[in-house]
Amino acid sequence: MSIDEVLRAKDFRVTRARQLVWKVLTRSDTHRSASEILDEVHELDDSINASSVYRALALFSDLDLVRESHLGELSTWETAHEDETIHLVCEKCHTTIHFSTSVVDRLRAEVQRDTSFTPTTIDVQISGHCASCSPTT
Amino acid sequence: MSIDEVLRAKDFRVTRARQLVWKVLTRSDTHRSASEILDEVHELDDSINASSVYRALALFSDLDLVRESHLGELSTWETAHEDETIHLVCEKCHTTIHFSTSVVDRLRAEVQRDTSFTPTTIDVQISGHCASCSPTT
DNA sequence: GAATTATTGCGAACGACTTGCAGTAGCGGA
DNA sequence: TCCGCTACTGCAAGTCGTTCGCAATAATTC
Repeated sequence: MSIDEVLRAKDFRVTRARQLVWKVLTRSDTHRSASEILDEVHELDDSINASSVYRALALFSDLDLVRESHLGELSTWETAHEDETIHLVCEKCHTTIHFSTSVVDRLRAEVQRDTSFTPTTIDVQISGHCASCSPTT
Repeated sequence: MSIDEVLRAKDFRVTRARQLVWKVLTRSDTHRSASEILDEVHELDDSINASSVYRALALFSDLDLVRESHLGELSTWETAHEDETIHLVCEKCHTTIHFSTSVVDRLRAEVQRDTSFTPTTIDVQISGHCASCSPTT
């Protein structure tokens, strides 16, 4: 189902701003801050206003089409994914690598077993150095 | 070693702003945003300026006395602790429970084994419901 | 193609944080 | 105990990312 169809199905209008924001979000699966998304949208059409980009992101987030993370100094956005995909963020170049692991499930089970807390979402961020920013180089 | 001694040992001056910020940070082990810390400092002495609070937090962070997390919408601060202590944040009452687990070590090992990424710090936040905010009540 | 109204663009406002600078107050030496 | 040096503070202005109100615009319905 295309973004146009999703929007129409929910009685939202299909607009250029929303289409372009979606295009930028889906053309790669990396995290991007709102201003990076804005820059990429402007490369495609610089008549799109910043507020429209923010509003499109907020709408997509309401519709659970994107996930907003507060893992760095800024919020970052990406298309929705499961908890089991966690983030490896390079401290030097800020590249974010996705990493899938069953450890998150184990962690959820452990919390449920050992505490009276009921987890819903689990966010993990690992900071460190990616291969090309290794501290030895 | 008191905060006064730590500061003096590193050739920083012992000032009222730094003492009060430290007092607030250490009097409970919950996460607090900078503005919550500011409010609590102001309860003790409202002549302390906001910039001094920010500067104190930045200094403590440089000295590794506090840990800054970017896991929520705002940065939060708390006294330094190990990666193995993770955070259970209630979605209703925002209480933060600390939970120790070896799962984090396992995660670190897994990343090191399976990727070319070198982790330094691992932050985990679990959102959900605490016992007194259980959805069934 | 016209009417309806959701959405946009604009500019102003906001909140969190930072900065430059002049004045203040820790601290070390006399 | 006072003095001088300068790290630190308070203030006010500035920055940055984001939000808001509102009039204009354009996506949809008929």
